[in-house]
Amino acid sequence: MTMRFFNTYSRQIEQFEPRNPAERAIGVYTCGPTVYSRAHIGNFRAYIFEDLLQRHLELRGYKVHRVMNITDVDDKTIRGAREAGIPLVKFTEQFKQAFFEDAETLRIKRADEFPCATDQRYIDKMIAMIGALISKGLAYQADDKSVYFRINKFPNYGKLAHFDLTQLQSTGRVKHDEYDKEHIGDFALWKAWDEEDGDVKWDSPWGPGRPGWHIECSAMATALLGDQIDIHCGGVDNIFPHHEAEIAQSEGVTGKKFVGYWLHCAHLLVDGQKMAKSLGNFYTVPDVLAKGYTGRELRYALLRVHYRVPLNFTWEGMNEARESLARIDEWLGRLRAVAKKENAQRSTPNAQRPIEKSDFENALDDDLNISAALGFLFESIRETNRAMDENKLDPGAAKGWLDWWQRINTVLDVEPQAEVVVPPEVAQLANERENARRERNWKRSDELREQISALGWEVRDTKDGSRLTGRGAS
RNA sequence: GGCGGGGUAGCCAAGUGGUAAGGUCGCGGUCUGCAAAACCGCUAUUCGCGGGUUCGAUUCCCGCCCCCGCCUCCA
Repeated sequence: MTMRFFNTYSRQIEQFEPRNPAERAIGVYTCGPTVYSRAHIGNFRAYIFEDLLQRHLELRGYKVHRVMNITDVDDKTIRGAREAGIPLVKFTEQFKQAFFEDAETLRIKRADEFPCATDQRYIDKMIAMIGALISKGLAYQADDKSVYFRINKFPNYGKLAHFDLTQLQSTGRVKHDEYDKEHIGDFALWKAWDEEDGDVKWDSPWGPGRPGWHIECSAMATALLGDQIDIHCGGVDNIFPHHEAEIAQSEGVTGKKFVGYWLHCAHLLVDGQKMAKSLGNFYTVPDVLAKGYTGRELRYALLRVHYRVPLNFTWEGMNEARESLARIDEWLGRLRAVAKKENAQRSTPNAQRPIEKSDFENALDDDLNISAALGFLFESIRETNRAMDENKLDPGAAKGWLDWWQRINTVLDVEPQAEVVVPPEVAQLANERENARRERNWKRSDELREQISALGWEVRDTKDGSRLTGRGAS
C-alpha cells in the first residue's frame, strides 16, 4: 500500500517516499491564484486535484502541511488596480475573497497557510534570496536596474521541462528586454520600478521595485516548509518557466534538492481547447451555479477524471455528474433506512461486508486513479442495491457500508449537505396526492405529481408510502 | 522545430501479454395504477492507422496520423 506518483521531473511513476517517514509528516506546496480577476473553473481543476491529493494522503495517515500562495502583485494586478483607480491592496482583496468563496463552494480543503507575496515577511525573504544568488554569481543586476537569474550558471536549468536551452524560441507572448539581459532565458528576480507601477514598490539593495513572480514561490515555500519539500503541484503550464525557475532559485540558494515529487495536472478544455482567460472561453464557479448546478456537482465533474488526462468541460458532463451523484444519494438513503431497522428478519447476508474492502484506497494509491476508485464505488453500489432489493442486507451490514462510505467520502466529499427542508406548498401538494391515490383518483394524482415536479421536487411511491426528493441537492 | 500529455462504445472513462471495469445516454424486461428509484438483459468481435515480436497484443517494439498543451511571469 505504498503510493505511487507520476513525477514530472523523471517522467516516471515513482514510489512515494516522504522525507520524514517516521512522523509521516509531508510538506506540500501548491501554486495558487493570481488575484487579478476571478479564477475560472480550469484553475479550480488544479485546486481540486490538489485537494484530492491532500485528502488521500491524509486518509493514508500522513500529516500534510500544505501551503498555497496567493500572488497579489504582478503586471496584471498592477494594471487592474490602475485601471480601476484603486490601491493595489483594495483591488486584489476582492478577488482573494472570491477565491475563498469559490473554493468553499467546491469543498476544497483549506491549505494550512495562504501566504501573500506582498507580505513584508516574504518580501524580506525574497530580497535575502536574491542577495544570496547575486553573491554566488547566479544573478546580476542589468542596466535596466532589474535583477535577473543567470541561467547559464545553473547547469540543471531546463531539467524539469526537459528543455534544451539553445532551442528556446520566443512565442512572442511576452516582451523581452533583450538588450538588458545576458541570455534571453534569464528571468527577472527583482523588477525595477517604473512609472506604470505607481506607488507599488518596495525598497531593496538594488533600488525600488517589486519581486518577480518566480522568486515569490521559492521564498514562501522555503520560508514555510523548509529548504526541501516533499511534493509540489500545479498545472502543466507551470512546468516551464515557473517551476523550472523555482528549482533554480531555491537550489541556487540552498544547494539542496528543492522538491521530491513534482505533480502537474492537465488542463480543463472547452470545445477541445484550453480554458483560459486570454481565450475568453472560460466559466467561473458562479457561472456554473447560475446554470442551476451545485458546487458538489461541479466538484464531482472536475474530480472524476484522472488529473493527468485533459478534461473537456461540457454541460452534458455536468448532467452526468448530477445523475451519478443522484445514484449515490439514493443508495445512501436506502442504506440508512436499512441500518435503522431494529429487528430486521435475520436473513443470510450475501452482500460482502465492506470492513476489509480497500479497493478504493488502493486505486488512489496508484497515482490517484480516481476513475478506477469510482468504478469500485459504483460496483459496490450495485451489489448492495441488489442485496437490498432481495431483502438480504441486514442492518449490521448496512451500517458497515455506511462506515465504509464515510471513510471514502473523506476523500470524495460529495455528500449532499443537510437534508433540504420540504417547502410547505410542496408538502401540501404531496398530501393531496396521497389522498387522491387513496381514492384511486389517478388522474388527479398524476396532475399533482406534475405540479410537484414543476416546483423542483420528485415524488416516489414506495411500499412505505410516498417520498419526496429535491432535485439538485447542494 | 524541441519537449510533454492524450486518442478505448453516442458521450465520459478504467484496464491487462490471454481476449474489454465503471458512469451517463438509449432500448427491452421485472416492480408500479402509471411513473420514479432499484434490479436484470441488450448496446466496442474490438481498443487512431500500418508493420513486427509472440501460441496469443488493446497491452511490448518500430513507423506513421490526429487532437491538446508548453517553449520565459497562464492552473
